[in-house]
Amino acid sequence: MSEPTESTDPVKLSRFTYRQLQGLRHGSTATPLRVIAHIDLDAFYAQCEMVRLGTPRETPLAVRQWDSLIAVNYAARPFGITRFINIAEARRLCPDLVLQHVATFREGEGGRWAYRDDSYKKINTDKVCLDPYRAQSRKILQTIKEALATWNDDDNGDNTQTPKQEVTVGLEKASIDEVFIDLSPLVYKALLQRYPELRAGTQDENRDAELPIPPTTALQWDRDCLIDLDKIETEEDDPDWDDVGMLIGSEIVRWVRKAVWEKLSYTCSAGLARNKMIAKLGSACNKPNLQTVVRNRAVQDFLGGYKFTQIRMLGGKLGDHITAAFGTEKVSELLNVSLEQLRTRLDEHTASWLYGIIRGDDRSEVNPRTQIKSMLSAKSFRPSISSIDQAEKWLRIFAADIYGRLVEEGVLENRRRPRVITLHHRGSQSRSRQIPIPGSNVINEDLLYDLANTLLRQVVADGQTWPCSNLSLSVSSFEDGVSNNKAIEGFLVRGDQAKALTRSSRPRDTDTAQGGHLPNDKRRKLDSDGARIDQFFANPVHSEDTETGEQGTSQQPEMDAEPNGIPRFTCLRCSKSMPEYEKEEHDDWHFAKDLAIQDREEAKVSQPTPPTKSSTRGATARGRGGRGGGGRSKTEKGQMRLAFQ
DNA sequence: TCCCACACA
DNA sequence: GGTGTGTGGGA
Repeated sequence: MSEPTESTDPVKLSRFTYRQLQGLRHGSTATPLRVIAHIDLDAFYAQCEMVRLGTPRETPLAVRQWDSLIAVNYAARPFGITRFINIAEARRLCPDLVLQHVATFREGEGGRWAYRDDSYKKINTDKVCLDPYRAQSRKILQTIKEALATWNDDDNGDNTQTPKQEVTVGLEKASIDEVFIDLSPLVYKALLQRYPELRAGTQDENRDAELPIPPTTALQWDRDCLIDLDKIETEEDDPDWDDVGMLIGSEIVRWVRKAVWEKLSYTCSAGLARNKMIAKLGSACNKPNLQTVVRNRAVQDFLGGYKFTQIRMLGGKLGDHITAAFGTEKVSELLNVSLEQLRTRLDEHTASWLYGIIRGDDRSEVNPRTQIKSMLSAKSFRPSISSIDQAEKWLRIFAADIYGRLVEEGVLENRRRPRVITLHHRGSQSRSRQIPIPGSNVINEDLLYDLANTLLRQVVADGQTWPCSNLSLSVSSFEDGVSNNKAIEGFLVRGDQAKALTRSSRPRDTDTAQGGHLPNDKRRKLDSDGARIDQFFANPVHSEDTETGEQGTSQQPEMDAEPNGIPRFTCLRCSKSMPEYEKEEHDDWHFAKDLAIQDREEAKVSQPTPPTKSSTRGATARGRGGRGGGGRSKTEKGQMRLAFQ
């Protein structure tokens, strides 16, 4: 499956095939029709404070941390305020600047954080608290999910049976203020609703046939910022399905941004493109509060204008190394370097990854991740501290901080708990120590403190402890609690039956089990449960790839009828029973599923994964071995899907 | 498993 | 720069 070729048919056809269209449906990362969005909150911490304080948007505001700025809103930027100037400089540049210090914990006040007028003076007894921003981040994520679930909701087209958006959308929380969304399944659905001509011709023998050309000759891009087409392209050319898909994606993102603004008063910027790398570059192009579309026909010129050090993963040492090796930072110049030449200075893996990435080829998955994997509480000391006593005071605060966040995460209800606690120490050298958190104990603040203290003694015993310039405590290796495992097992009873079902028709009760009438707080927790169940499904044992192996079990192909007389059909491959009118769509789903698996296999061959640190010569050490250890095998990349109702 | 380096916001 | 997150390698 190489680049789509121009048709020589006298009847004008699309550059794209039915196979590529179907690829949209279940996460093929190879299809050129894929639509990925990157959404980025504008000056996030500053907006949080503006919302909290009710500050008008035109008022310049910056978030302060000790004597530095950590966020500057857009109203303050014309004054020359940046994150790299100090408070005095900021006041000089903009006397009316609202300077809000971050919330802090304070020595002797336990886990209670607060916004305090004097925290900037208390760098020696206060510790920064980012909880308010985490809380806002969660609300925004929830709003985004809800908006995605309701987009196009009342537009059922010809299918009156699906009142809700039962489409699975991959949503990756990339940081506290950024998400990636794989809009492909939603776009697919909308394409079929709006262009009935796409519904035909999905039979197996036709899948490499070209699609018909879209019926429109000019797309209405509304208020989107469009990246200019490559020089060899022209706007006079009729749009193809990739352009139409982007336009639909753009509608969805506008809907999502509108919801975030109307419900929570946050503005965000977004990028839309064929993959994560380009979408991310795109979202930064027009800030604040705008969305940018990078069409496939615009990618080459768009990327050519960048330094490759601005591309994800190339911002650090690897980027520096490449710059030194080839004497340029420009993508446009690196394009002239052949793969063979890249290989002379980079290991095989990195070379082929780089070769693809600067040509816009990024097949990385939108990896549905909402669960926290670790929690860290840290403090830098200026000046350094030099005694156990001082260190212990900070351990108290760290323990209180982390405990509070664990409660949010559900330790009290035994939903999740960390298994490991780690103390990092930076003095003349940098060192860290970790120990297991005993599973027998109930986790509370004192337990965390005692464990931290044990670690501190170990670090001190190692010597060279003082002076210490940085200390941090973290918990990690979260495991699901007993009560939650029950929930999973309960689900799996149904899940086993449902395993091979289309994800667009999951059993009702698994959806409604997450309830719609709970307070926000509870509801969020339950949502995480849903995500975890899906991660369980992502376990190789239950993965798509093994699914097709089940065809041999219990098949009774037949049409039967329900009491109400609507004829029913039972699928040969997965035993699902459904109304007969859903048969075609269901067959189509299996077809798409097979294609997705096939695509993934192809992608594994053709798309190098991102480079790793010391990819010394053919290492690839971990290749196959990981399965045996520790029960929790790593989920296959890209098989996790977050379904939300 | 433990510890470290790296990348990013 | 400070405070968090996440990933992966090597011993």
